Amino acid sequence: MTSDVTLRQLRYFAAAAETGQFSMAAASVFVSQSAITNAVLLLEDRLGVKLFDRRPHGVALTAEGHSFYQHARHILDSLQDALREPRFRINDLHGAIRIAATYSVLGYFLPPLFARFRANYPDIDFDLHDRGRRKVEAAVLCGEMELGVVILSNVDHRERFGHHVLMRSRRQLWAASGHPVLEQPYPSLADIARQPYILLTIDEGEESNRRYWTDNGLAPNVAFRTNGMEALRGLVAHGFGVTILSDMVYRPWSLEGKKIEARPILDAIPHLEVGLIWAKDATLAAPAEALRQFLIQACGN
Amino acid sequence: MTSDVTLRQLRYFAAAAETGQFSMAAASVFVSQSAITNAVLLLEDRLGVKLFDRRPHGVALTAEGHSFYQHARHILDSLQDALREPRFRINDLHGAIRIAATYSVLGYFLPPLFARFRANYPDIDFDLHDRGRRKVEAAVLCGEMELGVVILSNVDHRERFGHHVLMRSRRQLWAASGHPVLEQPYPSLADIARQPYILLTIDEGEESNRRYWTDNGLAPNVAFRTNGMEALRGLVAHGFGVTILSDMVYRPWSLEGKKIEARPILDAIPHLEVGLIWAKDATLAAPAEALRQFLIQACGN
DNA sequence: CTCGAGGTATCAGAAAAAAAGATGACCAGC
DNA sequence: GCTGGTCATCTTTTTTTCTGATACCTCGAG
Repeated sequence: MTSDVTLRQLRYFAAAAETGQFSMAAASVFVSQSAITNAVLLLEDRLGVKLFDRRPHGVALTAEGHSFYQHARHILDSLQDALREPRFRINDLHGAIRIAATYSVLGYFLPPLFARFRANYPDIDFDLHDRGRRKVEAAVLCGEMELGVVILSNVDHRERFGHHVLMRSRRQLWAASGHPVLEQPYPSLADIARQPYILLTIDEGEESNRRYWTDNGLAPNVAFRTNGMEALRGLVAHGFGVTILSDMVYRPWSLEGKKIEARPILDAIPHLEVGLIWAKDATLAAPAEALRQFLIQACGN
Repeated sequence: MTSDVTLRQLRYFAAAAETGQFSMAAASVFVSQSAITNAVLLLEDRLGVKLFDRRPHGVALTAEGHSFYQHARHILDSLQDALREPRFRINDLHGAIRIAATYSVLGYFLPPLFARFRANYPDIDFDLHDRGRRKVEAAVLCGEMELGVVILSNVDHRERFGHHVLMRSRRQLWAASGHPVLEQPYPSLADIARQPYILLTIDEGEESNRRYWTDNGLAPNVAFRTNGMEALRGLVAHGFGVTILSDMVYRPWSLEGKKIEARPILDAIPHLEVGLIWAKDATLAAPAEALRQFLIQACGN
């Protein structure tokens, strides 16, 4: 009858969700574009809901698609954990890891990874600090912290550290659904410059923002500044302005019919890079080394 | 290279783990026995560990197999949850469910199910009570509790209730690894009667025990009684005696090289049945009804 | 307005994966 | 020994999945 869902379908769907294009997803998992299309169509058929809105330059997750993506991601991660475990029975490591991360990374990226790490190494504790990027860098360089997780694209002279990119996250336009800027289906930076802009000030949002605006010879029309994610979501959802943020911090938002939509931007905006840094020539203690390897592997696909 | 793990393999593996026989697993998922064999061999190859010990009358999970089974079960459950969600967007139910369960059911069976239910219906609270079976029955009959979860095989006149079997769990012999009773690879009740027996007294263990012993015209040689699962595990692992318990409460146990092994028993021992009961002619409030349907579906495979 | 460059959907044939079914080897109990 | 059960192995058949060509859509440039 309705044939069973396969892991392959979930993998392809996740790739599509992450890249925002079936064709790019196909490249990222080394199959043809029609294989992706097929897998997604089968899933949509099986679930009875549309997972993506098809748009001229790619696809965008629907609300149901976003929810299903969370599930799919969880399943794929669980599988990865299941496959990792039987080999290494060295999960009797114990001790503490001194690690520092910047605010948004700690808030949006690390917790699920830490939970998974804990399941594998229950006796390792975290000595965890959240700080600004410069302080994280300094603490890692001087040895106070063994590892740091930061927005690598903000780090200058990253070659001062041992480093590894854990995740790239696309930056998109966020606007209230129905907002006029969404009428032209492929908004450019120039379009966005005309709108009131809400600037997130945590984790050097101002600096990275300035970087891609000035690269394009434009400037945003900043109406509000905030360092609160939730405040920002509320402002955007109610149409007080738009913003550009990475998928990492995107959550569907809705209250009383207000919704936030995310759209790719015509101009080339650099992706956000989250990465791990450590002191270049120090050897890490075993627990920290285990975490380093775990993070690199867990983010590997 | 090493081909990817598929959900099908996990399903077949789980079926094998649950039935203890490839051929029976094959029947339970309506495929041929060689399909099961193949799936398990592929998994073992991919993981690099043996998942089952092959025994003359079936298979038994190895320690690694048991661990992998937990993961597999989790993945399959997660998938089930992922597939359930998109349909019903009525998860805005709220209120409380008055539910009672017996001790072992509450300790070993319900928590993961409740966690999954909560993920779907975050605004439903549990008003949860643990009691002996008779008190659960009485509370359900008089309407104090909406639902009860009990060991159904202990309930007489189950037709007094609306009821549904949620799970059947095989009863096996537990003994310390290396225990002499394990030398004959298919121990019978008569063999077990010769060994010191440890009797678990929670949830009418004595009664259900007596039932299958007397059915076979035998009696166990009871050396200890305890109502503590952990105490029982310790006693068994250290060779103070053996016991017969259901897979539901089995956990691999090891400390200082002591281990517990579980073995099928030659004689026919009735399976443990965990089931849901509710007042026959009352209509359930919406939250309780949602839980009832959820439990029935979640235990459906 | 037309065209080209990007996207996704569809289709038929080729390739790969999985299932079945027959067979063999093994073990326990009679 | 024989018998009835197990799982493993093999070959053939069936099903699923992939590919590659093509159709079709939308956008933006000339």
